[in-house]
Amino acid sequence: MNKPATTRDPEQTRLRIMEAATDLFVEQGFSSVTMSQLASAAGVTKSLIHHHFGSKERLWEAVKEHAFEQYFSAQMAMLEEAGEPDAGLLRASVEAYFHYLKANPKAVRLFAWTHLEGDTSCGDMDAQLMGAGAEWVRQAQQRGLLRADVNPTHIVATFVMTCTQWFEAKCHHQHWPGMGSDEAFLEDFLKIFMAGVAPRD
Amino acid sequence: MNKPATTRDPEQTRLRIMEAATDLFVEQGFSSVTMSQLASAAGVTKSLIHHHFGSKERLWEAVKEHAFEQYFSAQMAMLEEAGEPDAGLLRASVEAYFHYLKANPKAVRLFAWTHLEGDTSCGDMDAQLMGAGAEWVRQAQQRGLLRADVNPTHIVATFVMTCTQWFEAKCHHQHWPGMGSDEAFLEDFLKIFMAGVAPRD
DNA sequence: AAGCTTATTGACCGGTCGGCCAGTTAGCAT
DNA sequence: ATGCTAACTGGCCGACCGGTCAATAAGCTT
Repeated sequence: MNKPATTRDPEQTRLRIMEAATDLFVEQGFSSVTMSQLASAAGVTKSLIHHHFGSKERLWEAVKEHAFEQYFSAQMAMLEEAGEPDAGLLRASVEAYFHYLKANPKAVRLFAWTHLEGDTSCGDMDAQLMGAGAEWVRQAQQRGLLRADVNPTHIVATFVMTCTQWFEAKCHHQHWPGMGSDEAFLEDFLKIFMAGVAPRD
Repeated sequence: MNKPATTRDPEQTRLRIMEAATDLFVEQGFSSVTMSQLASAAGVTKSLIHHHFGSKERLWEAVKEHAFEQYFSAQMAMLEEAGEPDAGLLRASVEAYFHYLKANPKAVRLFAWTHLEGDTSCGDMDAQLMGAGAEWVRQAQQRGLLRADVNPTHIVATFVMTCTQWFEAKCHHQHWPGMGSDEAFLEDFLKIFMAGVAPRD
């Protein structure tokens, strides 16, 4: 049943290349990474990368696709386990999203690169996630748990974008005077956000 | 007094190179732009770019520095004309910042590139701006115009990051289902944000 | 008019880029 | 054992990279 200790293992090789490529692309972006870098980081020859992926561009696409799938399934799982709409659960969702990003800095940087590229290949998956999130908020609005005079999509977008930018621009604002830790910021943001989406008196 | 119509004008040349470089770097990032591209876009030879800027890296730094100075002085002017703390003025500041970013998409993309680079060269200017903004909020808190149980820096950061991400990731979320226009989003964000930072009952 | 400075050019450089290809070798089916 | 397929290698390629340099020419000073 268990794989024999063969000297060749194409799947394992593909995986090693993907992993090395993910690290390099996430760190430096697509164009400044070279095939030689990729090859030596993965411990294989350039030719072998071409054999498995065809070209540098297609390797980059494979890396992005894989990362998006990971992100998508993780978020979908979080959405499904969130259960019935409830004001407390919105808070929990924001916290969960924030901590997911904190635990997955590679995903954050990958998103940032794709934003700049104008890549829209993950559009379908993202639209699906956002649609589900907005629907969840809409139900909470109908039950009077959240204010109903704002677009549900905008509610989700607000917290998603704030969390995303917090980690994407970390290097930029981490030295701002008075800026707190991740947890301190999250706590303050939640105070503002939860009070902001609470039903109007 | 007026400049003669000379065939040579080094300052004008420098400017043309800077403008072409800004457009290309903003669009494609540093590493995927080539000197040949820059030269033909600016209508000069590669050698002339080296003559005026020394290297590709130093041209990139000049472009960033210039953009940061523009941004910094524009923001400082906005802060100074904001005047005395007031809840209505916070709303106006958010709107002004949002519309500044909307009117300066190049600056937005430049920030995004520098975030990914981990560039912190604009740290001092940014810290100064953020310090002034946070001080402004702190005074409003002391006067009871804003809730005082959140870090003033976090209040400023929240709206700055939301506005920034709205434009940085536009290509990403503009196709999300239910997402409104710039103005519709800004209006909803302001509803949430202003209610969120209002003094507690 | 002469001379100096410097903006500007075009030819050129070594190095490296992504990619290709012929050849080798490991695993597997028969 | 014998082929066959595909993983894998090393060497090579033309293109292009950022950068240099000697030569030219425009504008300024005197």
